[in-house]
Formats: sequence, C-alpha cells, structure tokens
Amino acid sequence: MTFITRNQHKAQGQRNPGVSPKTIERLSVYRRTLANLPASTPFIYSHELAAMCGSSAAQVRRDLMVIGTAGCPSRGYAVAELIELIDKRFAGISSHAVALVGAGTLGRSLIAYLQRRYHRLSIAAVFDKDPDLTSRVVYGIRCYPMGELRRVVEEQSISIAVIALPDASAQEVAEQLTAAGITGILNFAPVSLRVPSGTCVVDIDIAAALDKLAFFARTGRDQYLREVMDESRDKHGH
Amino acid sequence: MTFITRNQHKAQGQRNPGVSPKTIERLSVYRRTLANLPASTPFIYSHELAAMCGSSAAQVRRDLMVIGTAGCPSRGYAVAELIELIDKRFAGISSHAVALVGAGTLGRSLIAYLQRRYHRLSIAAVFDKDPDLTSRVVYGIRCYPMGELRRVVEEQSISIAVIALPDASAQEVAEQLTAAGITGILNFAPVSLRVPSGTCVVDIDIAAALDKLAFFARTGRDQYLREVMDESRDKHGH
DNA sequence: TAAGCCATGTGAAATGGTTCACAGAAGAGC
DNA sequence: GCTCTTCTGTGAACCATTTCACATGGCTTA
Repeated sequence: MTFITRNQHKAQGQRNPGVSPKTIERLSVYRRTLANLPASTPFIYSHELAAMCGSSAAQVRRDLMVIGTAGCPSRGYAVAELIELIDKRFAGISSHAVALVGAGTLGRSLIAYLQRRYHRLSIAAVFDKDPDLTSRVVYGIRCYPMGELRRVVEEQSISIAVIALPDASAQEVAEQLTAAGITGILNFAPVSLRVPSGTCVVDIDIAAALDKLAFFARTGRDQYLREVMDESRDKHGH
Repeated sequence: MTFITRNQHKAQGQRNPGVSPKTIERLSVYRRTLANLPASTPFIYSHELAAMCGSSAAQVRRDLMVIGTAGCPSRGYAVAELIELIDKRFAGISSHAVALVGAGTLGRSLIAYLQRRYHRLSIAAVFDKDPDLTSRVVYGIRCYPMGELRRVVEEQSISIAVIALPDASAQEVAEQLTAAGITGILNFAPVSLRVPSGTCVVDIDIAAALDKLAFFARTGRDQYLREVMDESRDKHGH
C-alpha cells in the first residue's frame, strides 16, 4: 500500500492547531482500543495504551495533547473522557456518509468488513457500472448505476467515497466523484488520482505494501540470521 | 488506512544503505508505472514520472539515487534500465512466496486482486480454520486447515503472510506464523500484533484510513484545508 | 504534614524525510 | 565551436515527527 498522503503543512500561522495526519491515524486507533476496553478499566496510563497500540508512552501523551489533554498523574487518563475528547476532535465525522464505487469482490468485502467493524462512518450507497448489479441490494445496501451518482450523492449529502475498482476506470470515476461534490476519496486502485485542489485522497496500495514488506522482511531475516550466527547466547526480549 | 508500520529498523547503524520505507514504497509505485508505459516511451524524465505517480521531480531523483542512478541529462532515464535497477534493489523479492490466512470475503477478494494485478509475489497457499473451506480450492489456490500451516510454510519456503481475519484471532495466528518461520506479515486486522523482534509487520487499517480521510475531508472544505491538503498543486508544470 | 513514588505535560534535542538550488553534462541551433 | 537550454545528481536547508528529559503535581503511606 501506499499511503501516499500528500499534505504539505505549511503556514500553520494561527489557524487550526495543525494536527499531523499521523496523529489523526493514531487517535483513531486509540479510540478503537479504548472503546474495546472492559468497563472494569475506567482509567489507563499512557504506557498501557501505548503497549496496546504498538506505540510509545511519549508518543501517546504527545498525541493526546492535541485533544486537550485530561490525564491525572496518579490515575492516568479516564477512558470515557478520552473517548469523548477524541470524538470532539473528530467532531462532524459521524455525519459523513460514505459512497462505495465498485461492487466487485473487493467492494463487497469492504462492505462486509465495515459493517461489522466500524460504526462511525457507514456506507450509504454503492455504485457500479455493471447493469447486473445495479438496482439490486448488496449486503443490505442499495446498488445504483453510475449515472445516478450525482443525484444520490447530493440527496444524501455524501462527502467521502471509496474507490474499489480496477485501475483503468479509477481516474474517470474520481472525476465524476469530485464533480458530484465529494471531498475525500479512499482509493484502492493502484493509480495516482488527479483531483482538484481541496479534495483529499488517501491511497491504499496493497501491491506496494507487499513490496515494502518483502523488502524489509528479507533484510529482517538477514538480520536475524546474522544475529543468530554471531551469538546464540543472548536473547533480547523487548 | 493506517499504515502503522512498525518495522523495527532500529540500529541500522552502518549496515544496509539505510533505505527509508517511504522510498521503498515509492520505488514499487515507480516500477509499476514504468512497466505500464507503452513501448513507444523508452525514456522518461523525472518530472514526467513524478506527475504520473503524484510525486515531485526532486523526490523521484532522490529516490532513484538509492538504486544507483542512471539518468542522462538530455534524454532522462531509460525505462527498461530503470526497471531492471529497481528489480535489482529488490533482489530476492521474486523468490518470496506468500501465505494468506483467512479465506473469508476479504481473503478471497485479495486473492482475486493480487492474481489479476500483481505478478512478482504470488499467493502460494491459503489457510482457514473453517472446515468447510479447507481442502477445497479457492480461486485456484489450495486452502489448508490451520493445523498444516507449519508444514506447508516450511515445505514451500513461504516467508511472508497476509492476515485477513477478524481481530479476535489475529494475534494467535501471528504467533503461529512466526513460529513457522514467517518474517513478514501484512495485517488487515485492526489490532496491533506483538511479534518477535526481527519480524516485520505492515498494518493496513481501513477504519483508521477512513477516519483520517473524514477528518481531512471535513476540514478540507475550509479555506485552510485547501492549502493543507492540496493534491495537485506542487506537481508543477515545468 | 511530610516524604516517596510515579505519571503527566511539554520544552528541547534528535531523527527522518522533503525540497531547494546549483554545478555539471549533453544535445540543439547557429 | 560556442552558447542556450534543460535535465540530472546532490549538498545543504528546511520541515515534520519522534524521542528525551525533567519540572510539576496528585496520591499514598506514615
């Protein structure tokens, strides 16, 4: 994947506290982790949350600063309050409706995945150009033909879209989406979308993610072998 | 998504030319883009490749430095040579076989997606704990029960795995994978995997990606965001 | 009330990554 | 051959993000 998000944060003069994209991602993870906590855990320390999220205590505290922090030195952070503060920082998100373009294998699995696992943003409509699929209901969501995109997006105030399509048509679809008023696109197609300024694109490039993994896994194994051969005495836990 | 990548390339003190993960991802994108070029384009300039990949000319040149650059000032880069150099940098990747754990909706769509679109790494085996699926063939790939994981991984020298599962079992599966000798995991489950040092994990967190998108798409409507999230400016003309 | 502990919040330093800017090279036109 | 143009390759500057380190302050125990 790639996660080529290109946002150049310049001029954070005084407008907006300038939250970094990385921090936003982690806040999302923190929130999910916190929400899964048993009720028997009303408080949590930064190092505990860090361990659960694969982060570091300092990182967690730094991230939490942007939501107006609320930790108490001896108890840690109040879980419920944290969730609430994160939600407040994300305020408005819950009102976003999502459109999915592409009801193929990937599209359908995304519907299933998000319906099960994600409750703040929901898929409001599915679009596909295959006439066999349109005007049917896929996993409980109505599938429209592409021609109705603009109408449905406007009627339902949809602001973000997921592109789950083979490359060829992704750019064309992105243009239709932005023309219909979409301001955010989650793109699974392995192409770089050109969109008007003001529209945000997040790419998930599975092939690139695999390449990256293969590259580092290889060197990782070399490193492992090197360590094993060098000395077999000292095991480092971490 | 998130792309919380936790690959501990700590201590790359002086070993390994120290290529950054971001550069590796982009090289993967460059290679794919180059491979799709028509034969009528034997040479390409850094700014052309940048425009195609949503990057900048300086970034492209900087990235290409790590593969031992080969550009000619007046012609640009020889496409075929570039591909070859990138492959050399990724040397060994082509020998990686991939295991997929989870033959549910997401798993199956990944098989289809990768079979169609990706030719350097291929899925060698699928594993699932559902007895209805195992010992069947899914999209042309044999599906084994979890119990055979270790044997198959060893027999086929599989070194990287994809986890396409609901959260609950992901950690457990990660442990089985690393025990079987896997050194790289592409994780779609929204949990933070704990793996032994030397194993590389790349997370694709679709829910976090959507959150990030929603956050920036929302603010994207503001004047401020226009500047911050700019996508297509910066890709200059020249 | 005082002392000890431990975790927070946050400047400041370190690290990682991107962009700038320019020297140098190679073709094009004259 | 000389000059003009335009590109590459790369040191240096710049910016973003992470980590360090410590002052601060609440809680507990006595």
